Amino acid sequence: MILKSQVEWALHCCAILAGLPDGRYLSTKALAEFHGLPKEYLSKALQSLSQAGLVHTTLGPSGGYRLAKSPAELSFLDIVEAVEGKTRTFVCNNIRANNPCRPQGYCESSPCAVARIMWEADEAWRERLRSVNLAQLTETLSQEIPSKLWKSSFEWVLDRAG
Amino acid sequence: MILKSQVEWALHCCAILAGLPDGRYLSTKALAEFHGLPKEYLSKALQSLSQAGLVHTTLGPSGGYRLAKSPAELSFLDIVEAVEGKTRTFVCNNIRANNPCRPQGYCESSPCAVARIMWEADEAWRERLRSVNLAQLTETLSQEIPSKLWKSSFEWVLDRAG
DNA sequence: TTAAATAGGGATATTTATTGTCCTTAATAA
DNA sequence: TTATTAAGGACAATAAATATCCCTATTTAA
Repeated sequence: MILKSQVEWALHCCAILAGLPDGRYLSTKALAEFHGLPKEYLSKALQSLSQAGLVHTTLGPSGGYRLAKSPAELSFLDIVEAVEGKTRTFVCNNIRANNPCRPQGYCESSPCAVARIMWEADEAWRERLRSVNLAQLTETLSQEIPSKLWKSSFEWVLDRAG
Repeated sequence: MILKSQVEWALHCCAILAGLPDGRYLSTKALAEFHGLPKEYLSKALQSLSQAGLVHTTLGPSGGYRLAKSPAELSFLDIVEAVEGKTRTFVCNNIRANNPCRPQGYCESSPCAVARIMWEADEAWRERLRSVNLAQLTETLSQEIPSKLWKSSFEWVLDRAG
C-alpha cells in the first residue's frame, strides 16, 4: 500500500505556489518543468486540487494556478485527500458475516471491531497530516535550502508566472 | 491507497487463533471456510504470518496454525506489517533534485521536508497499530458478540482443530 | 481582431499491483 | 501406508496507477 506519486507532486507544487506573489499564476508547464514531471499527467493532479477548491485557476496565456487560501489555511491532509481521495485506507468487507455458525437473518449492531481499530489508526494518520500546513512547510524549506538556490528558484518561478 | 484484503483476513484469522487452546492447531481449510475466503489465496497470507514468526505451523493431518506468542504480545502492527510489508506508505522520489536551478553536483544534506512530514504521519499510523494487541481485540469481541454465537463459533473451531 | 497559450476533460494505452488458481513437494499424523 | 497438511513456484485474471494523446472553451497578449 503506497500513496500515488501524484500526492508527492501535488505537495511540491503547492509548496511552490505558496511562494507566489498575490495575483500571479503558475502554469502546469512551468510546474512540470521545475519538478521534472510529465506535464499531461501532472495536470490531472492539479485538476484534483482545483476540484477540491484548494487552488484557483485562470485560462489563456499567463494563466495557471494559484492557491485559493493562505498557506497557513492549507493542511497536508487537504492536499493528500484532494489527490488520493477521502476513502479510508482500510476497507471492511465484513467477512465475519460468513461465519457458518450465524443464525439466519442475524444482523450485527455495530461495525466490526477489527475495522474500528484499523479506522482509528487511519484517523491518527489523518490527524497528523491535518496538523501540518503549507506555511509550516515553506518555513522549514526556507531554513533548509541554501539561500542562493532558494533565491534562484524563486526568480525562475517569477520569470514564468503570469 | 487501500490496504490489501489479506490484511483483514490475517487479522480475523489471528483473532480466531487467539482463542485456540494450547497445543492445538487450525488448518487453512478451516480458517478459509469459517471466513468464506478462497483457501489457496488465504494460504499466502498465512504464509506471510509464518515467515514473520507470528504463527507456528505443523504439517500432516491435524496440522495447521497456532499463534507463536501470547495474544497480548501480538500487536495489530505485527500482523499488518507481516502481510503488507514494512515499507512506508509514502515513497519519496526526490523530485526536488530536478530543480533546474540546482548547481551541478549539488547534494542535499537531509531528506526532503515533504517526505519527513509524510513519514511522521506514517509513523503515527504505525504507533496506533502498535498500541493495540490481540488480547484487547478478543476482549472486545467477547463483549460484543452474542454469547450464543461466540460459543457455537468456538465449538465449530474446536471440532476442526488438530 | 486574431493567434497563441491555457485549464479541463475524454479516450485510450502501458505498466504495475492485487487477487486468485493450480500444481508439486516434503513432512507428518492416523 | 495413506491421507492430509504447509510451503511455495508458476501462472492467469483483474484492478489500479501511470501515463499519452487529442479536442474544446476560454482568455490574454500581440
